[in-house]
Amino acid sequence: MHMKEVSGARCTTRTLRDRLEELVLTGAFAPGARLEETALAERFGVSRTPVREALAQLGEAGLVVIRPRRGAVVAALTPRRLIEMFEVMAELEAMCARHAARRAGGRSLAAIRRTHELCASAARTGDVDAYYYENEAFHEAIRAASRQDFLVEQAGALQRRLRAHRRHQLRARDRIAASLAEHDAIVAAIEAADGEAAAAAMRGHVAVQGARFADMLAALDPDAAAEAAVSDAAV
Amino acid sequence: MHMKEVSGARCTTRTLRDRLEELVLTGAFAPGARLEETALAERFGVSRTPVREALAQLGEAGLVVIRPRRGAVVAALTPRRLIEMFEVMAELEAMCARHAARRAGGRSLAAIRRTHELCASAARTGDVDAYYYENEAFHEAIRAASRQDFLVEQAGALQRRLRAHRRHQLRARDRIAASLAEHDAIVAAIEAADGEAAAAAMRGHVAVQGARFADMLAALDPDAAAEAAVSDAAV
DNA sequence: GTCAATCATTCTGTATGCAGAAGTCCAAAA
DNA sequence: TTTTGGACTTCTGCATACAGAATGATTGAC
Repeated sequence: MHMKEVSGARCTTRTLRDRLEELVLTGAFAPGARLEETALAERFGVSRTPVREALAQLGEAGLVVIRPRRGAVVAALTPRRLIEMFEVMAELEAMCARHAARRAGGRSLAAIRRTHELCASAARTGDVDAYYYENEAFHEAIRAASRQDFLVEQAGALQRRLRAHRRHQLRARDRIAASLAEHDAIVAAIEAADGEAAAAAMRGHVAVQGARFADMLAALDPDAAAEAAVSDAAV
Repeated sequence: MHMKEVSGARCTTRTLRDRLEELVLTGAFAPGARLEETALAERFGVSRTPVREALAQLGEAGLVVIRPRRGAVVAALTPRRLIEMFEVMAELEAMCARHAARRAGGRSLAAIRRTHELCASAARTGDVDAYYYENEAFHEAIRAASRQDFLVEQAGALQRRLRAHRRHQLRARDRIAASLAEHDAIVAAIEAADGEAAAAAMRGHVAVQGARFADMLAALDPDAAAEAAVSDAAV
């Protein structure tokens, strides 16, 4: 039985949604764990109504699976599914980069260059956490530069779901240096207004994260990695 | 004041969500129209609780906009946003086609060919509605053949949001014949296992729908079309 | 006559209660 | 010992009630 949360401010549906999202994404709630409304309501000091609403929203976002009359459980991301998500993410971000290259104005370009510089600084000092945040800002800047509202929303939603996993693979050896070099190529293509080059560079940049992730799984869990590898060979 | 819905079976959250989705997508609820919980609860003979839940889900799906303390309104799709949505859809379906070309097995290929034949039949008889449905089945078959569960889900969700608008543009002159020819190219590329060709063909096929839509808007509403045209020129 | 402030109405957000369904556990029989 | 049946517990899903906020109208002042 969990203790009632004493820290944290007033809990309403919106904040509750964010808190739960954080707990799921950080892995505080393990995949497959049951999320009981009563327990959560007790823990956060609210009634079941806002808990239900928050869970429903997380369900729509795909973080939890809600089966009618059978409760909510944290969505179990299979390695294969995660790789598929990275693949879609790569394509969405490639679209953003393509549009950014074709349409980025002075302000947008400046924002991209600035975040890129911050990434470089973090890379020089070897600060993984700092690089993680600046990397997020860099991608965000490119997405914003695309000026495609709907695309930005879609990419942002998927980004939030992958955030926790992106962080992990940054810790791989030499990954930060490689990432920064890829950022360089992306920025160059955008500055050259070469949409296709920017898209290709971005696609590769994100896709390699999925590949890295598969490698990591291979080191941790041969079975899961084997199942994931099937994804490229099946039928 | 609306009459209470007498038709239709038992209304639970799930069915209510589908009913409301249908009403929004078909335009029965005009964009910008307020969706009052009490009125909907009365109309469908349920309490406000399931109505709230259904609206929240539609909000996550993007069909309605929920502003805290200010109620829910049907999302107003600007022409520009709709075109952006078609653009993303084109990319997602292109991904599906690429994977389908590389991985489609005998069963999947047979399903694609069969739905393609049904499209051809509908085109010969000039039955727009029939072509609409068979066209949906054709795209669905290709998505399924990609064997990418997450991608299929994402594409499916977007497809539902665009469904009503896809139907309209089929009525344009000669559009069905052109559509069928494009289907031919897509099928040929998939059968040849040429992923890039399949992706390119599919991307063009879907993208032209967005373009057609812009044309239609130009005929109906010069202002809106002008705003939409800006989307390709802006900074 | 116009603008602003206040009040009333309405609607949202949350709490609680109840009925029905699903899961679980135990016991009895094969 | 294993399997199946049933009862019990628990949890979900919906209905209803209440408090707070937002919107609109009305009235008063300038």
